[in-house]
Amino acid sequence: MSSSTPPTHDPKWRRLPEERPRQILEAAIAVFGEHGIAAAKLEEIAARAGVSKGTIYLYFPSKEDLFREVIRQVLVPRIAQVEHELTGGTAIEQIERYLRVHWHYFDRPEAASWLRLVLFELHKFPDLEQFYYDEVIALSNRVLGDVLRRGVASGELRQLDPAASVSLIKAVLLMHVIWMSSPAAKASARAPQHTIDGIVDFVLHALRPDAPAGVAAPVLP
Amino acid sequence: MSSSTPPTHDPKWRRLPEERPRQILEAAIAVFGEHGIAAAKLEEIAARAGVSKGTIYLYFPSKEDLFREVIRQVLVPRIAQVEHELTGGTAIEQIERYLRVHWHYFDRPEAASWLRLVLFELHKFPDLEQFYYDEVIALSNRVLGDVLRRGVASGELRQLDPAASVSLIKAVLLMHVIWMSSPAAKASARAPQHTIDGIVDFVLHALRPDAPAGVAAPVLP
DNA sequence: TTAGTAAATGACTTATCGGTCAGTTATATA
DNA sequence: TATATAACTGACCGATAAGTCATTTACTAA
Repeated sequence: MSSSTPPTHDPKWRRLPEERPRQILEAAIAVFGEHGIAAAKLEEIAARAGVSKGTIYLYFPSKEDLFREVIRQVLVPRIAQVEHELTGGTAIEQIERYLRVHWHYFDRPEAASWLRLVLFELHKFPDLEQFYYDEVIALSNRVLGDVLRRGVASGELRQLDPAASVSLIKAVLLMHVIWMSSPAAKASARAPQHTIDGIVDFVLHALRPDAPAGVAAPVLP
Repeated sequence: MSSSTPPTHDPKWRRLPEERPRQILEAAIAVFGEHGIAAAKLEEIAARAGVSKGTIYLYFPSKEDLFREVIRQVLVPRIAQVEHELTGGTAIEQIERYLRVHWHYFDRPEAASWLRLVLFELHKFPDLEQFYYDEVIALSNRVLGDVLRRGVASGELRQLDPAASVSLIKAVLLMHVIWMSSPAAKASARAPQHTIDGIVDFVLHALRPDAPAGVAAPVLP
């Protein structure tokens, strides 16, 4: 047509070697979350990242390695960050805050999907599971365990095994996250707000001292 | 060699139309349990059942229907049976028995694998999930819910929402079954016996009445 | 302007697996 | 023993998706 057309061609694609890994990882966390490891398609990840399938292989050797990097570079930091939103207050207050902060964090469907995936599909990759355990679970357990130890020492909580209690508390919380995230559960469900209130009530009752006649622990309103 | 060989040929296979469905279902529950729905291979199910892949299709229209029948004919009766091992005693005793009986039931790796599968993969088959909910979960919830209602009425337990408490109790139990069944967890694990003792202690503390004389305000919906 | 090359593409290869069916074998019955 | 047929087999088909690579395109620097 007109010879005034500038020499620029609207390139079909651009060279962005610095940004590709991040773009791919971001797309991958979404797709893995939605479909799980096995059912996630590289074509879909590529499409969402705005690249072709071949490009993924320029940066990640295989689907499994891509998954590894998603955990390492995206998931671990994201979860570790949540663990640090809790400081200050009595042990009871911190436990309640722990429950509510995590409940709120897992309220996003994406987070719940990943929890599902970690709990139920990760065991097929034992080394990854170990890595995840060391980096995420152990940290998280330490944080909550310390709170419990302090509470026991101060008499705010009854005499209990902190490590075991961490598991018990998390079990209640995480299982309800799973249940609330399933559409079927939502049919028969009460409101999420009501659910977390019930969890907090249940857990705190389980942890408080027996309060036999003598020293009735002051129950705050 | 010898011409005394009887005319019988050691048939390569036998006609057993009455037994095939059971054989196939038994093989299927094992393979589905080990690999999940998607990763279970019909060839493997066929091999374990001692038949060829084609034979499966003489009795079941598709892999998904086979899975349905496994739930219907194998899993539901097996679980329903467990629910009935608990009768008699105080509410507290029944709850403790409920926890220990189920803990023992899920001690077999096969049972834990199926729990995983139900929690993680069943949501991809909404009608199946509904079916499972109606046949298994609802029954189980009713049984335990009745125990709680009785306990509340008699004052053995504190004022609580029975339906919500059923979820809370099951959450603790089931999540620990999952965790105990994962090899990674076993590394850092205490003994199963110790774990179930901790669960019982935790749950019973959460359910017992507040000791202090004053009227601790129960939260009722 | 023009090689030179790094980045990116997408058609292709390969493997897997659910599902089909023409052919084979066992067994009942005549 | 001969015939009919129900039960069963396993080679095959088609769809899907991970992974490869010859080719194309964007960019750089001489």
